[in-house]
Amino acid sequence: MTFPEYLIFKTVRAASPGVTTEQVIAQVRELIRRGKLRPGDRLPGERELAKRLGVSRPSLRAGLRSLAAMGVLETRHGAGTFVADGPPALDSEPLSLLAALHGFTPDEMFEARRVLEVGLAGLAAERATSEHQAEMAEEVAEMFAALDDPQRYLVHDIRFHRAVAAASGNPILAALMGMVSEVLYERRRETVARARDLKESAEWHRKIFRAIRAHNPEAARAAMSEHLTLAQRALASEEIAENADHAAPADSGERKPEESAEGAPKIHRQRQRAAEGTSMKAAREEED
Amino acid sequence: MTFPEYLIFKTVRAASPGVTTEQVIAQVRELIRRGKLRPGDRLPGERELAKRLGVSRPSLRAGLRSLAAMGVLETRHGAGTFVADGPPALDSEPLSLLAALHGFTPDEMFEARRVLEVGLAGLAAERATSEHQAEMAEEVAEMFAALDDPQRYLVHDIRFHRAVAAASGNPILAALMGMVSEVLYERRRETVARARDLKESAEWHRKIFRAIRAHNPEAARAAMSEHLTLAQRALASEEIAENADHAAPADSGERKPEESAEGAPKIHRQRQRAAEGTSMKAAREEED
DNA sequence: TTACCGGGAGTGGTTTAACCACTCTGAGCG
DNA sequence: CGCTCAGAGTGGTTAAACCACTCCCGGTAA
Repeated sequence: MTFPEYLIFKTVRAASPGVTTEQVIAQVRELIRRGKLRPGDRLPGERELAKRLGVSRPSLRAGLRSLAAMGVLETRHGAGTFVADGPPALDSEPLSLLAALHGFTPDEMFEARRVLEVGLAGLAAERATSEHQAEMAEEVAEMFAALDDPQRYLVHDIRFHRAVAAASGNPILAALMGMVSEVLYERRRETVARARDLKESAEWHRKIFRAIRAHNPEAARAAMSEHLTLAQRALASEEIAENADHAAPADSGERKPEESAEGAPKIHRQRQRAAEGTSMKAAREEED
Repeated sequence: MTFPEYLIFKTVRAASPGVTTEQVIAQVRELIRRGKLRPGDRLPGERELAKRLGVSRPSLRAGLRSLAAMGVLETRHGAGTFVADGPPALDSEPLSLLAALHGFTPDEMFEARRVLEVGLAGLAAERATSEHQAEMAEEVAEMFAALDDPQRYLVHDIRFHRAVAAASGNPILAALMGMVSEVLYERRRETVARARDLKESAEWHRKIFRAIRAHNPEAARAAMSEHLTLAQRALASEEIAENADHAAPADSGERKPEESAEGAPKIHRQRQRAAEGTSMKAAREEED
C-alpha cells in the first residue's frame, strides 16, 4: 500500500536545464540544503524515486552514484540508500588521486598537514573541554604503553591527532585534516614496522597535550609544529631505508611488458578545454 | 581499423572482490597511480572500454561517473572522457553539502579559511617568485581600480588570494583553500552588492602583498589574519542588513504546502551502521 | 589557393525491461 | 520463548536500441 503521499520529490523534467542526471543531483542537493534530508535518512526505493522524479532508473542511479561518490549518500545493497551520517568527513580518495595525478611530494603533504594541525592545536588550546582533554590524555597514555608495538602505536597516534581536531571545535578544519592525514597514513602504514624513536614521538605528543590542557595556544602550536617536523624527517629516513632494501622500484611496475611498439602513446593524448564536475570516494577505517 | 593493440586496460573480472562497478573504479585508479593515465589523456570510448574490462556499458559508466564526481575524470558529450587537467583543484560541492548537512556556521568556515590562508601567506612570503609577485601586484591594482564596482572588485579579490596560494608553492594547501573559499563565495556573491569599505579591504591586500614581496612571513601572516578577521566581520554585518530587509526567511521555503498530514515523517527515518564511500560535485567558475 | 560549411562517423546520454544478489523481517516451527 | 527460513523489497547488473552532441574531413565556392 505504499502511497505517493507526502511527495517531497517532485518531477523535475519541467524547465530544467542540463542533462537528466544533473537534474537528479540538483534535486537531492536542494533537499539537503533545505534541510528536508538529514543525516541517517533513508531515501525511497530507486524504482519509486525514479517514477516520482520522472526519470528512468538508470538515470536516477547515475545521479545517486555521483552523490555517493561525493560522500553525501551511502547505498547498502539490499537495504536502501541513506544520507551519510557519522562525524563530518571528506573522502580522501580525491586528494589521493589528485596527488598521484600531479605528483605531489610527501613533503608538500606534510607541509599541508602541519599548517592544518598547528592551527588545530592552537584552537584546541583555546577551547578544549575536560572531556576532550581526557580523551587526549588517554591516547597519550596508550602511546606510551605501545612503544614496543609500532602498529598499535600508530593507531593511538592517529586517534590523538583526531582528538585534538575534535577539541578545536572546528569540524571543517577537522575534516580537512582527516583528509590529508589519511593520504599520508596510506604510505606510512607500509613503513611503520620500521618505526624507531617512538619514545621521543610520544614525548612530543605529551608536550602538545600539556600545552592544550594549560590553554596555552602558542605553546601548543609550537609543540605541534616541532612534532610534525620531526615526524616528517623520521618518515623520510624510513623511506630511504626502505628503498635501500629493494632497489628503487620507482615507476617500473610488475606489469607485463605488453608490447609498446615505439614510443607510441598508450592513450590518445588530446587537449581539452576546462570544464566541470568531479567526485571522490574512499574507504573508511574502523575503530577497533 | 581501431585495434585493441596496446591494451593497458585488461579484463578485471578474474579474482576481483566487490561489486562490478568498484572494479572499474579500482582499475582506473591504479592506472592513474601507476602514471599510465595523465592529466589531459583521453580514455577509449565507453563501448570499447567496457568490452576490454569485461563489464557491461552501464556498469562501466557507473564507475566512470563516480570518478567524474570525484573530479578525477571529465566527460564531454560527443567528445569523450578525459583525465582532469588544469591546476590541481578539489571540488567544493562535497564540502558545501557537508556544511548543509551538519549545519556549519559561516564563522567556522571563515576560521578554517583563516588557518589556511595565514599559512599560505607565510609560505608565500618565503617563496614567492617575481612572477608571482607581479601577479599579486596586478590584482591589487585592479582592486583599487574597482572600488566603485563591488562585483568586479570581488573577482580580483578572489584572484589575489588565488595568486597568494599559487605563490606558496604548495598545491595541496592551495586546493584546500580553494575548496573552502568557493563555499564562502557562494554566499558572498549574493551580498556583495552591499559591500562597503572596499577601500580599507584593498589597503589590507596591499599590506599583505608588501609583506610577501619583502619576504617577511610574520608580517604576511599577521596582515592576512587581520584582513580576514575584518572581512568576516564585514560579511556578518552585511548579512544582518540583508536579513533586515526581507523578514527572516530561515527555513520556510516557497515550496507548495503539499499536505503534510500530522507530523508524519517525510522520509522513513532509520538508523544505519557506519559504512563507506562518498563523493562530491560542483560547478567550476570561469575567469571573466 | 584559401576559406567556408555541410555531413557523417563516433562519442557520451538516455531509456526500456528483465534478471540477479543481497537484507531484512515476520510467520511458523521447534 | 527462541530459532529458522522463506519471501518481499532493496540495490546491482545486463542487454539492445536510440538520441544528442562534437569533431573532422572533404567538397565547394570565392
